[in-house]
Amino acid sequence: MQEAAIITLKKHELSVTDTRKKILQFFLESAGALTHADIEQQMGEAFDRVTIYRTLQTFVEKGIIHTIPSADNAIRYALCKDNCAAGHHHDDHVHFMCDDCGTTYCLDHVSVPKIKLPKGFTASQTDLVVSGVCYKCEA
Amino acid sequence: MQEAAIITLKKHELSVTDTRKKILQFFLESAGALTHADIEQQMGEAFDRVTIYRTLQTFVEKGIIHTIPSADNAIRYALCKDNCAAGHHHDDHVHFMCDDCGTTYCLDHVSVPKIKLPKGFTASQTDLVVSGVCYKCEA
DNA sequence: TAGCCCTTTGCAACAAAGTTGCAAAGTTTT
DNA sequence: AAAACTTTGCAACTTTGTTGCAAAGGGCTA
Repeated sequence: MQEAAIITLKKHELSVTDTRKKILQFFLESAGALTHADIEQQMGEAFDRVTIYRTLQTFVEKGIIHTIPSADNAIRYALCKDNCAAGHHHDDHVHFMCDDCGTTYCLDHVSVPKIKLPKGFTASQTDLVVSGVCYKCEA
Repeated sequence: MQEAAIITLKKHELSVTDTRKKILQFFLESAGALTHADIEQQMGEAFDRVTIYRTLQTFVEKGIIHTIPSADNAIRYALCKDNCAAGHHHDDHVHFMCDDCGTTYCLDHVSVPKIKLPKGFTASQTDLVVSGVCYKCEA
């Protein structure tokens, strides 16, 4: 059976390379979101830093992963659901960051409420990040 | 009449220095949120980069400004309302980032809805950032 | 307002994060 | 299997953020 990573890459019209397979695989195996640093550490010396930057960029462009905003200056990436096409992200779910263990979850079943904006403002995207304690760290 | 900046600094138990006055003044005059880079550019050669970092850090700790999460790796800072005490931020309002002009607004009158989380998750803070087109850039 | 004490600033040096151009290696297509 | 194209790794560089320390500045008291 073909690996899931390969299928995903082909579906998004990307050539299948070692770097892309490994990085995508890492996302598939991780519960939460990953930062560039997470990936760099995990991969060890396997890949060049630059390659990781470029791979993540490509994945975002092609709609394989999406970014999660945060206030700590570390961009987090997480796998998109299937309805994300290239250039058109539809990640209208809530994200949760655990203050304790640092894991970032995509709460796929918690959707973002519609926000009523003041006159003149038009929304194109809404990002909602909740932080607190996750089910694993709960005392 | 005393400048507003000086009053604010004193209220937050900070000694009044030139750097702090100028940076706070810049916040008071700006409609939206500012990044470190904005301030560095605006201030020109006037202050050392390090001083700006430290001043922003101090302001956040003392509850004068708060950070706004974003996905583009540039922390934004905005003035807190009066009910933010040192170490206790109460910025439960929505933020809006204009895709066009880049301005970040604090929508003080739009409050963040309560989110129902899955079992085991406990929220301590909720950040909601809407992006789109602001009233100034509306065609 | 002079002098003491404590805080803040600027400098220098460093560490980390991100970018760019280009030649070599790898993929895809025919 | 070779041509055409894409991706990777390297090197060099820019930007962003951090730390320690001596000098300068602010606040308080007499």
